[in-house]
Amino acid sequence: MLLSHWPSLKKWFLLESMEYPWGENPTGYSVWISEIMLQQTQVKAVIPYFLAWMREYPSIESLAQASEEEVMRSWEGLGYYSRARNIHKTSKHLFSLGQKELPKKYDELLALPGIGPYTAAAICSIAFGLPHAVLDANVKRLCQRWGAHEDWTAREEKLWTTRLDSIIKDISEPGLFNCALMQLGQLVCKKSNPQCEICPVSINCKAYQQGRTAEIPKVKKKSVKMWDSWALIYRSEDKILMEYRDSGIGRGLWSFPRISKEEPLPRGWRALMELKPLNHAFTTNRERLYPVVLEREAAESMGTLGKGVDVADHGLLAAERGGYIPGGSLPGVVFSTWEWVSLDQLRDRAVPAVYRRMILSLGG
DNA sequence: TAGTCGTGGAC
DNA sequence: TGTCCAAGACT
Repeated sequence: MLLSHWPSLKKWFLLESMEYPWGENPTGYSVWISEIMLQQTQVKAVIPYFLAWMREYPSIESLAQASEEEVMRSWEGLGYYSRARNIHKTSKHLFSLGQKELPKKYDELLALPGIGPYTAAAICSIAFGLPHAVLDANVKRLCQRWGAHEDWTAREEKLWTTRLDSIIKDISEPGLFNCALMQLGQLVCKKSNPQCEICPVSINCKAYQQGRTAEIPKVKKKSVKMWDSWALIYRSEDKILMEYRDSGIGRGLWSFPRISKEEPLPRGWRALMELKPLNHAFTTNRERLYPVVLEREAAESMGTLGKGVDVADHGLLAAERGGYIPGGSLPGVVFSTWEWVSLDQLRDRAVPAVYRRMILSLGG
């Protein structure tokens, strides 16, 4: 049934769609990079990153030969950093096999790190013109309303994967079909206030017919955790103590050490100044960061204060306190590496966006 | 299956 | 200012 709407959908798409930098002359590589960047990220945020990336790493070969640090630095600010690590890992893997292009088969793409069902289908259809349907969040929402499915479970997922794959076999431009369906979901079949009156396929949409587009899909609320932390900016001469985490939030990037704001500031260190508090949001967590610049107390006063905590042992200190999560809500120790780094060196290190803003306000 | 993984924009 | 969220993948 949806197939019969293709001509009007295509007409709408060609008329209304936007031009994006990855839309002109798509190759396997360019579609791959753009699709990974676009995951859970807004188009507007991706455009400058995509353009810079294609200049810096125009091919699989150039990407494979870049260092992990360079790649992470290029990704800095986009978030979900495992995407960048997976892209890099995949490029090195392909390069080691002597392959200069992505494989063209869906199953082979799916086997690569960071490429799931959506991205494999997007690459196949957009770059190679192969009939694989995408089922991203936009298309899912559209299908959910189209079929008036109260719930979207593995059952509906499978039903529509099969259905769309069947439809796309009869379409001569599968990439166009996928892009049109996604954009229809994004621009018209929106989560709230869908524009059914201008929708080219609404006539056969069940939710529309039943007047239930507002209640499908159902929204479920998630509880948000919030807490306050000190971001400790230990300064010694022209260097700052940075922490490199192996796991958890910000893994694989350099950050300032942090402790709960309930905790006292480290002994033996003087709070020189506080910077403007910044919010760090991830998943359903909201951490409010209070940056404070710390300087070593004079040696003579150290004597009266006692030994104090040595910054080199900040990791140990944190471990004693049960990690960095305030209230000890998460058990276990976060494994970290520590290093004194100059502001100059920090320009080449990948740092989470909130910490980069702090570094910039320090003059870095 | 449900939690984890960032960010800046929209409202 | 607070809340929600956008072209998913992985564990």
